[in-house]
Amino acid sequence: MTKKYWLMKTEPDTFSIDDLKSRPNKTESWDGVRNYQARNFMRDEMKKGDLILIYHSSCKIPGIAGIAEVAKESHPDHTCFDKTSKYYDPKSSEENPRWFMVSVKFKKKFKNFLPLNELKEQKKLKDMLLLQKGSRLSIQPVTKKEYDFITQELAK
DNA sequence: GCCAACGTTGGC
DNA sequence: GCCAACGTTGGC
Repeated sequence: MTKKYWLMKTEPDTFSIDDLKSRPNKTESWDGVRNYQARNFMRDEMKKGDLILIYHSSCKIPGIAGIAEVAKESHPDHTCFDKTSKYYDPKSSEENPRWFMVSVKFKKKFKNFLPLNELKEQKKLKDMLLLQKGSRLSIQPVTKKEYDFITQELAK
């Protein structure tokens, strides 16, 4: 089974890579995703051990902060059943959940954070989904080439 | 806070 | 199935 590579966005004011690191077992359920494409990646394609770039969005300096891995494969996102949750979805039920999530485990925080504006300068990353105009998808596939370049040449 | 780009909803 | 209206994302 070949390992796949992903990028997951998070707003550091809400949940940062440091928050992930300080969780019990350094693991967190990636709940609250309410986009079908992103859901399908989690439900159908993300496998245990796949590697994830953790991206900080909607903050002063957006960019890639470090690495996590898939710790638990697809299971229903319970927040869609919870009427008190802001992620509650009336069209979901326990019998027929609409939303799924994976759990991710902290692996590494880069010593040097990789800001978006520096990623944009990299010719080798010009095709990266993250850097395409209008790209808003919160969970994206990353190629092995991109992943290796980012983790081995840009980050330490 | 602005706004472009994208996704979803719902009337027809 | 089309598409206008609306809501959200996310960089700047």
